[in-house]
Amino acid sequence: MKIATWNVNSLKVRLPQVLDWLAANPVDALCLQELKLPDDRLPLDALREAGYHTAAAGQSTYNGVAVLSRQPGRDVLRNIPGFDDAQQRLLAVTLDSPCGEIRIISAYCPNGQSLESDKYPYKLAWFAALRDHIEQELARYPRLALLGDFNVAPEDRDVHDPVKWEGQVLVSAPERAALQALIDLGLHDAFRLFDQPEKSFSWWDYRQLGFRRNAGLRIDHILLSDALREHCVSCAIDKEPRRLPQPSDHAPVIAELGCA
DNA sequence: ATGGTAGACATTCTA
Repeated sequence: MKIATWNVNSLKVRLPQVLDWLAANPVDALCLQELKLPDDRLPLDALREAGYHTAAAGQSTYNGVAVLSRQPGRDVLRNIPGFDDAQQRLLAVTLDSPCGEIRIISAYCPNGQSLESDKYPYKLAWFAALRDHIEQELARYPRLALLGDFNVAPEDRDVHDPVKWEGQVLVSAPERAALQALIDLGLHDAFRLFDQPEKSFSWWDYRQLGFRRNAGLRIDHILLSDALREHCVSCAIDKEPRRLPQPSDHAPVIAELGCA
């Protein structure tokens, strides 16, 4: 079973790339972020013709998350229960696999903008609410994968220039602590289960030739519960879509679970 | 210290 995550920065613009990518990478589930489309404008027909069911929490202009899957997802949950939020940032589905049912969750964590912004405390509050929610989800679904754009680079090796970025948003100690609190529930960064090239990143700023200079951050992650970690046989970032004309600023991340 | 690019919407906000 293969699962993946991709912040597409507008599904409207990136739909052809998503369809091409799925044809070349026929994963069982693809979590998407930054759809920037309301529910009634999602390209459900095109995705169905490509062989995928769509469960989504859409939103016009900003945010919006989805899980595309070969089999229809069930027990669809939108947003974080009890966390009052107009921004569509979380979507969970349950899928069947040979090792039992798996909870797949697509997350678009807040960016935070800067440490001085009012979006920064919102980001930390969102992470705290996510932590409490995932704790409950883990109790019900021991085989759980949380995939998405976390907008946090966990360690300095996930940052192209740690000195320049020190203390900045996406890297600051409170954000890293918030991500670690989530991981401390019993999750594992699938990417770091394996040897990886140095300077591996998943996001590069559109500005200042960020991709060409590999001036990036690793902020897109696949977090696996203990029960899934033992089945994970690979995890990689696919930089190819970032090389295309009119790319998303993020690259997909794929993990393979040996239970299928 | 500033602005650089991209997307959506409407000329500014978010990332």
